[in-house]
Amino acid sequence: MTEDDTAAASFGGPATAARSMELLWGTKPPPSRGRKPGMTLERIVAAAVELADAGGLDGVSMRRVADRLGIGTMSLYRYVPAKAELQDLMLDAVMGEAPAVSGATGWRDGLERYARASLEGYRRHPWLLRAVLTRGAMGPNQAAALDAVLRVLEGSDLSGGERMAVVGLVAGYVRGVAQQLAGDTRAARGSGGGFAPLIGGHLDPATYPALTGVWRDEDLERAEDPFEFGLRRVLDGIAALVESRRVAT
Amino acid sequence: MTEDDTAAASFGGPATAARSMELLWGTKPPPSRGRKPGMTLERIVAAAVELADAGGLDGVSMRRVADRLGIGTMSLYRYVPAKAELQDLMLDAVMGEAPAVSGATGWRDGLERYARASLEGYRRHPWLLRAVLTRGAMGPNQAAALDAVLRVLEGSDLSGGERMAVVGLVAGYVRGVAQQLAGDTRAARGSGGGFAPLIGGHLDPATYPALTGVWRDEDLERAEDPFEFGLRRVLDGIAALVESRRVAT
DNA sequence: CCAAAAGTGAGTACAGTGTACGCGAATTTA
DNA sequence: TAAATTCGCGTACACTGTACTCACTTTTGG
Repeated sequence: MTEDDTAAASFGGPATAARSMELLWGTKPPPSRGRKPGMTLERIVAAAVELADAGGLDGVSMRRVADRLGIGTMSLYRYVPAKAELQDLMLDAVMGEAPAVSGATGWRDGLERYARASLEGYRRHPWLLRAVLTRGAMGPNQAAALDAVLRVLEGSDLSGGERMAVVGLVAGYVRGVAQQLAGDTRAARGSGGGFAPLIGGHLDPATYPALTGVWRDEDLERAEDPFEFGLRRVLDGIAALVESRRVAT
Repeated sequence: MTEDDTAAASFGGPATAARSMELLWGTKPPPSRGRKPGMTLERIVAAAVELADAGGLDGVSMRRVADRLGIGTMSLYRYVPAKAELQDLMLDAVMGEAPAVSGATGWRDGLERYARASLEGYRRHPWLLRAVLTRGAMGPNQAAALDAVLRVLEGSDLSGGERMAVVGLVAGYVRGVAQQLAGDTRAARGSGGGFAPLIGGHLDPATYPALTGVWRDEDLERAEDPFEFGLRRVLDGIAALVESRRVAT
């Protein structure tokens, strides 16, 4: 499930993602008749987030969320149609906790702030890496963050599509770095913090000359934070684009 | 599990990832005594990959893999210590199927080939997006691919760490785009193929001015493939670095 | 005030998961 | 031929997500 139903119901089915959007955006008027709800969606989502922060995404089960709230497991389904939708809500919830790009002085500064704030978010909630991956619904908080970043680009003469691509580029870069950092549980023999996913005594210099060479190098210098280094590279590329558009106008 | 045990056994425990490395690299000599194995690791991994290609990562269960091979479920555990390790093997297996950067004429051309080949791989095996995420062990095929890309950078005067960062940057970019493409099950009202994760009638122009503005724009132009656009941006950034290093020598 | 209706909370049940344990069968060595 | 060792796998268990059902509250219409 989770990815299959978006793929299977590819042509107009109820497609769980649609229900996610209703939950994320729609505030359907509360019914006038009947018993009052004893729980709120917000509390459920908050509990799930806490659980995920503590024990990873796999630590979040419907039973555990319900137990933590002191209610029956099936009561959760009064507020959330399924677990996948709960994950969407969790994602949007943590998106709303970062101020991100508040007082940026220009597009470059703004993108830098955005990138660093995103990385910090991934560090605080490592499960975001997996949650972002599996589903693709955008909530109001995520939309607000995206809107803020786009506003930062308003000074430039980029087109709409170009701005979107630029933001996607930076966001993708940060996610990549965050994943590498998450994979590094101080990789192998405490060497490079940059890439290094667990290489022990393996790796023959004869068959992997370039790779082993890099390994030796990296031990020697360790000059700069790989995140900032790559970020500068990305922003340089964007700067080249911005420049070209400014001249071409 | 899956992510927790790498985090929990943070200090020198047996840490399932270590066993993955043994499976990926070590070809421990076959025992001379005892019954002959009726199955091979390769066949198991191949079956799991086929299953994942057909039904997504969630379609891969130990029982289903065993059924497809016509053996008992628990027999799998004679070859693979746990499902997580099987995923590592699946990942490395598909890494070995792409020629990737064969006859590149320079670092830029090489990185372009690498990026396009990677994107194609993600398209062929969408489950890679989730598999890459969860675990972090590098097998011989993945090492070979990485080595090939690094070799492409040998013409430049970049340091080892810089080369690693460059490769990580490109790889991260491609993964980001691949994820967006996967999220687009022809997102919402068939508009922009670039970002667009299901925005229906929501999204008030007053509260999200920049975002809604971009939406309108993107419908008008649709000039270029977002992947190639972003890729050029990334490579431009790298080019700037390469240039600076070449001059500084 | 009193049904009727609507909506809530949760217990039970089921199909499915990963895998620990242990036992019989097959194979090689002494 | 007997001992040693390995393989194949049946059984069992804890756990998952969630469909169904029923009793209980609360509000509304008469």
